[in-house]
Amino acid sequence: MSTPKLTDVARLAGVSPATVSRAINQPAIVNAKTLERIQQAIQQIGYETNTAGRNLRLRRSDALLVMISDAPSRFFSQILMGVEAEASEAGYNVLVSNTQDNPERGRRLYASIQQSLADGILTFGGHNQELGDLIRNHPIPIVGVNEHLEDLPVPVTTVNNLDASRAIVRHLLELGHRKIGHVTGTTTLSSGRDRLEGFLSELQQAGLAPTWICNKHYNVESGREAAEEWLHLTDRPTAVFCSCDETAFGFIAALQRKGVQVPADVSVVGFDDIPLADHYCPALTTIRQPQRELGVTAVRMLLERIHDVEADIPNQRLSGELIVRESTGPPAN
Amino acid sequence: MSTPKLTDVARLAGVSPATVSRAINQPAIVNAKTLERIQQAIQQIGYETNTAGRNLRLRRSDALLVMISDAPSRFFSQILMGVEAEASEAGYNVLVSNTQDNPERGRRLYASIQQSLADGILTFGGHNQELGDLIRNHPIPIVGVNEHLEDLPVPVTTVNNLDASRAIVRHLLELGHRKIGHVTGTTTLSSGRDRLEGFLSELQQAGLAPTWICNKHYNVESGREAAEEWLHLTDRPTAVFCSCDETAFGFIAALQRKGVQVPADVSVVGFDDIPLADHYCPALTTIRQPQRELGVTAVRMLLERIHDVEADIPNQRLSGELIVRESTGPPAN
DNA sequence: GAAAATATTGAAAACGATTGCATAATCAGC
DNA sequence: GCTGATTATGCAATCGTTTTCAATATTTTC
Repeated sequence: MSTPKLTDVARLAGVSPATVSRAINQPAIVNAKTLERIQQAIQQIGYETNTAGRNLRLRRSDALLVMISDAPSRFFSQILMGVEAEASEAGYNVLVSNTQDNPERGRRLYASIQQSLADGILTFGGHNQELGDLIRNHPIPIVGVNEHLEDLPVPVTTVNNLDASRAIVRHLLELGHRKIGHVTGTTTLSSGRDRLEGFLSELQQAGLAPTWICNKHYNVESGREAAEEWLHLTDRPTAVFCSCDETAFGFIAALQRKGVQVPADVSVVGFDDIPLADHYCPALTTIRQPQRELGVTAVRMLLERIHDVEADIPNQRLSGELIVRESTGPPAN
Repeated sequence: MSTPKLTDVARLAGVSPATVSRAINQPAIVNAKTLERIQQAIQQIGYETNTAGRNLRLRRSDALLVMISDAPSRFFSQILMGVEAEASEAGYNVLVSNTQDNPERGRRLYASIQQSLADGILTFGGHNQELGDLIRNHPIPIVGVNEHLEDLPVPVTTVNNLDASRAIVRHLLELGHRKIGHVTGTTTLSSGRDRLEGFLSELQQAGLAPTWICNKHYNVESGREAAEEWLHLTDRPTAVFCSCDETAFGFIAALQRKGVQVPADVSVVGFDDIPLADHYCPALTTIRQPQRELGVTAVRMLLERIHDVEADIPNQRLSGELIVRESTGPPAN
């Protein structure tokens, strides 16, 4: 005997399948007596509703699709855990798809929704052209995480990169630094631009100009490359804001290898607060991102949109927290 | 007009739905002439087969479930990318579920398969009791990644932890070390035990006893704690094998903070080769794990099992590679 | 040219649930 | 005890495919 189905429960309880279905989905409208009989029958044969059948009928999937276009390393896993937790809480499954290099990404996305493979989409990282065309033509439930999606009508959740960068600069100013540099993240991404902008605006407000801007990406190699440049500068900044922790580590390590001390010779700040930040030598001053919360928030926004495709869902900016550790100190002089 | 279905294609092409279905799934058995007509009709109205309907009928889902019981940070994302790539290549979707603390994990797992929510399961990390009972009773397609699942009849794919650990010890011996210590990983996991065993057996083969064994877990904090202990040892090992890169970083950083130099005062080896390993100061000597390949291999094994539940699938041991960098050197004297 | 074999197709029954509509049962009010 | 309003239930259609079985059309063989 294979897995029991609705009909089996119905037969056992002596009612119609329709009643069993109602007993499960809207217990209130079925007679208390029969309800009990049905529940016993369900217990007895160990019935569980078959999702495939239900989804076909209801034309939905109970699944959210997570699209990764980012390199997956950064916070991906931690945010994903937030996503998974919140989604499963709401009875949704999480599908993961990396379509980074896939030219027909948009088409496949749309198909996922059309075929009720997923009820909504969470897109991590940057945006690409096809996605834009897709969304403009079909109002599918979609929410962005970490990065703004240009002029697309897609709500996003991010950390407040602007404020966080300003806080970093303020911290460095308070320490007495006047010559401050910035190793940017990927500036084709909104986070990279926002961090840069926050950096510039806070400096400007203090009546200062940036001493050094080094255009890089979110990874360790960028830090090493930036260190090379820094070493060759004639007018070196006494403090450098690296756009992510990995970059900061790469930067610091490359400097240390040349005998430059952090923070004695130069102060360094990161961004993200990855687990290692607190256990580096020197421990890294950085911005703590609420990674798990980002995932949770994204799912909430998406569910809201699934529930009402026309709803006006505002962007959510979560705030980061400046964590001061050992990698920053007063300038040498 | 909503999304076109099989019937619409049939009507347009002037054939029965059955024929259209055959044209799609077994084009060989349908007349060339009608086949062409049907394909044109499909093109014309832009038909795509509805997965929900097909899956209900076929009782499968075209999805693999990835279970994470591990803390997700370690290699998770990179392996996941391998999984995703290989699965999507084979036309499968990837579902992610973190049931770490869920007591009814086993039940839910089984339900996933029963309801054809997933055709097979990939389980990352350790094993738990319910899973064992489940598998013994029902032959569901399941493959383990990274860790052996005790005496369960579940094929697993892992790196060859034993050989890798031996290689590390050999490297240290060749450098002239005789007093060697080990900071273990989580020894309730097979990887932790295997690394320890490899360490011990290679030392023994050289006629040596371990100078120090420090029982810890796979994380940064363990490294810091181990460093505390090391500092208080009367007879300090001149080389320490930390069971993962994070631990090694925590260890090194904590020592550096006390003025202990690596590798001048003590050599340190890690395991994993995370991206930062090459950009630390000192750059870390470690074992490179084929993370992506682990994911790919796991999927292949799982698909094989899905195809034939009774198939005898041997465990796959991928080999790690010793990467010698700056954190190891000859002993102080 | 007829019989037998083969190649194509269609009708209809699954797969497992949900739900609009209609009917039967219950109950309140007089 | 009768009418009308409620409350519970059942019937049957539907979601979109696939597949068995039977029927028809086309060849092949003698």
